[in-house]
Amino acid sequence: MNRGAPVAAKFYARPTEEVARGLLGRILVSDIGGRRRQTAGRIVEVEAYLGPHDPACHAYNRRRTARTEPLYGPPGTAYVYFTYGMHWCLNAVTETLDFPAAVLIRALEPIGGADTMRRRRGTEPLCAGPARLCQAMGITGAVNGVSLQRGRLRIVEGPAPRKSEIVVGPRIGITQAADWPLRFYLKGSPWVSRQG
DNA sequence: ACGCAGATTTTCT
DNA sequence: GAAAATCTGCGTT
Repeated sequence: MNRGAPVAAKFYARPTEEVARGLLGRILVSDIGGRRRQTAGRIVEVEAYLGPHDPACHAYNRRRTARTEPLYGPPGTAYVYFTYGMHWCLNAVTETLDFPAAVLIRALEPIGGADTMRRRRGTEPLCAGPARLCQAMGITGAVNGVSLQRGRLRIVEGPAPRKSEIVVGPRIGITQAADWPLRFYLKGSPWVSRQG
């Protein structure tokens, strides 16, 4: 495992649940705002959004609009959407070109640039929650649709957790398919958005 | 520790 | 016009 190297495009071109589990332990790096303001965090919590047949997915029933367009792009693309009038959330697009599925990044363990994160956030916690981590890392619609393999926003190799450390539960904050067990997080991590 | 309401705007009905 | 893959601050237990 080549630590610090970008996660290969091939990694994302797999079933979304596998990608979700596989992203745990890997590192999200942001150079948004300049390299001297680099921020980085280890992914500790994710959710899978399975595509056209997942009622909670933005592309349910193959809905294709300006907003959902990046979901139909190549695997390894960033899908950044705006919600509740003030929040950005980051996904990694999965599967194949034209299949609209993705993994929502929900929480990070900060491992670099915590000072920058604190300045952007203004309060704790820094990266426990999908909108919090976007604010901490400077992620907005400006990076919607970019590749996560290179450039200002990327996911690189990191220490993989053991399978026994991964907890599965229902996704948070949705009303459709609310009982589908598609949330994955690291057992006992103090950095997740919530336990249970 | 927990629960609730308000913020704020895009997106689709 | 309503809902939304959320967060915060303030209230009460």
